[in-house]
Amino acid sequence: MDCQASGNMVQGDMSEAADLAEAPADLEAVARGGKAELRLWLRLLSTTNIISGQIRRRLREKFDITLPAFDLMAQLEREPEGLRLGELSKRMMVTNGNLTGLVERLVQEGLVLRETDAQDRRAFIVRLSRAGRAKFAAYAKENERLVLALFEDLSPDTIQTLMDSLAMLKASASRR
Amino acid sequence: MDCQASGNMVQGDMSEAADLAEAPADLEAVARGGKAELRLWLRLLSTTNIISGQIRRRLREKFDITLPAFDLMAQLEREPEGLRLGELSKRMMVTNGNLTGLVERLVQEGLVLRETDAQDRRAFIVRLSRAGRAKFAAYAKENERLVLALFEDLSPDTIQTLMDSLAMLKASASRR
DNA sequence: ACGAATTATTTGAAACCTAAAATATCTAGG
DNA sequence: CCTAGATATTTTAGGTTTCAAATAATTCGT
Repeated sequence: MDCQASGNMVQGDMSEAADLAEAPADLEAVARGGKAELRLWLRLLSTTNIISGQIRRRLREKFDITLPAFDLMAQLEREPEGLRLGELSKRMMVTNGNLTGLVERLVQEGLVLRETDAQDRRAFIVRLSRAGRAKFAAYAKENERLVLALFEDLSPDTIQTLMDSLAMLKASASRR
Repeated sequence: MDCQASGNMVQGDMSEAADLAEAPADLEAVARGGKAELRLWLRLLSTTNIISGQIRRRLREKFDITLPAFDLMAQLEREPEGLRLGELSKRMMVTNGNLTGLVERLVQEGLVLRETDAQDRRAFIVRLSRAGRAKFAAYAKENERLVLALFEDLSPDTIQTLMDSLAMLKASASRR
């Protein structure tokens, strides 16, 4: 019963970690000697967290925007007509109540519009404002630049392999 | 400037999503037509989130334990002598201040011990209590069962491929 | 139409997270 | 010794997250 650890970490500060080469010191180390699936899961998790941490940090430094806000705008960007909150929460894979505050903040900043649905008075439609659309373009450009940089060492072949294998894994995990 | 979205989602409620087959409705859909790296990143992210969401949910249902708490215990389990908070935060890849409350809760529950370091009065050493060690064994067993189930459809070959490709990606992303 | 389920969203409690500032302690240089 | 800087942790402020319960509006069976 060695080799465990599961989930939910996000890139930390790491600002003054001069001795990282000496001590790997990340979650993955916990999996030494474990079952292959466990080790793979830990590697998947730490890889994802390193990447999302870098993106989060740099988007914040450059634009002072949070990742959830960026994700929300990314969803709205491709739906000019707007989306209902429920649909948005499904797409973002977060719970419904979660969006209330996030949308509220973005409305305050003038980046998204929130209007009642004429057909269904329970529902709200949120969509990008003109300003939101303009800002998002800048965010997205930087995001793309970052992702390309982080993935730079991967050959097209490796990328394709990862796409395929992850599709399998995703299907496997979704089935249960 | 299509195809964007970046990061930080976690498996949502999804409890009453009967129509998921009809509408894929997840972040990945945003990437249609984008650069391969962007699409891969979204797939990586959604796959990780689906898996960690399932593990989180089931650990909570079965043991009422959170993922961060489980991770913390997993780190301590392999360090019988205990760890300093700073070392723990490095390994868990979370910021330092983050652990204060988490450790506090686990101490309250009697699962971990927190004692001052005799050599360095700034530091604290945390380690698993006897009860914590026992409980963690049960958590870990269930976690392993879950991961194996979620990864069930993956061939040993695919697992190895993923391990290798993710190692490359992790190295690439860590370098920047 | 009426009332019962259903659906859309909000609210509230508790936990988690970062980043930056504050506190306390240790270590070295002079 | 004593002060400057480094280190370990906590605190504070601002968000994010889940889950469960509450509110409000729609739909459907009868």
